[in-house]
Amino acid sequence: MKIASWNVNSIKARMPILRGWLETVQPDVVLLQELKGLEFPAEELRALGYHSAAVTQKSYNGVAVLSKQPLEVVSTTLAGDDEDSHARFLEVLIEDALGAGSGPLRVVCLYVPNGNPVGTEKFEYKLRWTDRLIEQMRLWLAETTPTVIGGDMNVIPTDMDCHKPASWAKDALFQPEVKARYAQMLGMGWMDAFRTLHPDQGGLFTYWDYFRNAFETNRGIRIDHFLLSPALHGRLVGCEIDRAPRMMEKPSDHTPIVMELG
DNA sequence: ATGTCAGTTCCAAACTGA
Repeated sequence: MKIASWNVNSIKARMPILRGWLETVQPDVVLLQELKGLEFPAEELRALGYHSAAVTQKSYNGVAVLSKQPLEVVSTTLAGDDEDSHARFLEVLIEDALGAGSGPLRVVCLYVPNGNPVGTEKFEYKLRWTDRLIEQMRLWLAETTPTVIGGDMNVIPTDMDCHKPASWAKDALFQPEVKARYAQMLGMGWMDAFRTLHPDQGGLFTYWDYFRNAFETNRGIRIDHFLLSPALHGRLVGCEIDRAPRMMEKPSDHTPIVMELG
């Protein structure tokens, strides 16, 4: 089965590209981030063959999961802070996603806070949010349900994941505290699907600034990730970044990452 | 500081967020 993740930077603005991409690529499951509005085109996506669940808010954030098979929403909020109202988290179950009799697959769609600028409340929120996520990831590992976590994690894991480390040194996505938390997730047993299959290939990114011809000159960063629980490590068949949607008219600043599980 | 795009708002130039 094919599962993709894409920060669309407004579902409304990206629907023309998303529609064509779904028809061409035909992923079984799609995780979307940065919907940027209360409206969600569930009926239009249903007509394209996808069930969906979405968590939206006005103007900002917003996450959704699309699935060719029916999905069951488990949670629309990340545990650990009742005051947190951002639409950044969606946990669903998809029955038999890995084939008949395979049981439920847990799919978690994330839009981790950006955290810029460093030294502000926004950065503190990013760290606290990530710590809450790590606690939840610990609980998932203690259960038997195989789990895929995917989304815009807003972390550049290593120097290899950006065109030029020096130019990201002051950015929230590249701070030691942020990279350490991502490394902690890997240390707990979560597998970075893309990096596992491409262990020493630099220059492979999922995001490029809109300005200064960043895409054309490949000055980008790898911040959209898939993490696999141990039960799924042996099922990882492929994981690629699809640059095609970033080359189209009116693109998102992110492009999809597509993973194959067997 | 700059660059660009999307959403929002005293409806349209200026803001916020990324």
